[in-house]
Amino acid sequence: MNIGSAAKAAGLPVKTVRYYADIGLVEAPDRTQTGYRRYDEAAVRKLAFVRRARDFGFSIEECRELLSLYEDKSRSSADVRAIAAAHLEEIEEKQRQLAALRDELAHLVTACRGDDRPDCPILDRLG
Amino acid sequence: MNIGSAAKAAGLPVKTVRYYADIGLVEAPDRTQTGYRRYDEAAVRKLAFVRRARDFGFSIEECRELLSLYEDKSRSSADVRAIAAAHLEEIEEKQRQLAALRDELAHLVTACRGDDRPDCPILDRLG
DNA sequence: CCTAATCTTTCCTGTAGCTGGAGAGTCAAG
DNA sequence: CTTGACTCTCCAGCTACAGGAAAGATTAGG
Repeated sequence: MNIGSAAKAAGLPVKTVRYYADIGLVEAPDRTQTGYRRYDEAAVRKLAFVRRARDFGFSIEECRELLSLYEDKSRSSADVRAIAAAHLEEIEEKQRQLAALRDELAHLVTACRGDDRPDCPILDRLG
Repeated sequence: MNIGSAAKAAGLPVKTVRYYADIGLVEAPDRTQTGYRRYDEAAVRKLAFVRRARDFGFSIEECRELLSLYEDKSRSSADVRAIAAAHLEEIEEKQRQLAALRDELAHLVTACRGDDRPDCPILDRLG
């Protein structure tokens, strides 16, 4: 399997697959005589795993940890849960901040008449 | 006023103030004979304006627009409102995505026993 | 007046996670 | 044999700065 097919199978851009190899996240098993990266089923599974983890907002480093746990058959589910729970905390913190932000901004947008005149509570608040 | 005092007055790191000058967002009025940037009251007000707009999550480019409206006494509040409303939309979209993400992840964390055994719904879902 | 500490300057590098492009080589089909 | 699709490496750029080096400027203390 060349990189193009592997990328398509994993649902990732070719560039990204190459990037993951560069940073040592998911490396292709070997190369052809002419230097083409070959990917096997196992590598494609890892790529897809990473893609889904990234969709969940896990960082590359978190993906690296999850991947090693994914590979390690003697892992404990507690390790995985700890990573996921920490990540969940981050998400919830970001949610709180975003909510506060939204409320204040929404308030300003509502207060602004949005007409031809220069009076604007939004700018007043910022200035 | 040297850059240090201006930065402190505006509540920004010196590095950031210099960066804003580099990208032409808020430039210092002039330089001393020895090359020190001088900041006056007006420049400091602009810096503080940008800081607050950044706190609201406006991008640098949005800040640039807001700043020119802030400076423009013949502006219409509709222009400002349009930028803010667009930004509000972005924030709300991000909120929706984050909420969906959180729910799914929270579900997985709840489903995971988190014990010594390798069975883990989180990895099952990702793999 | 000298010195040490603090401030400021420019320039270069790095961050996260890729994305785009140039230029060159490879492969499969017709 | 040619054409088009694929792949390679390397380099640059994106956001919004932060860190640090080396050198000059300024200020306070003695």
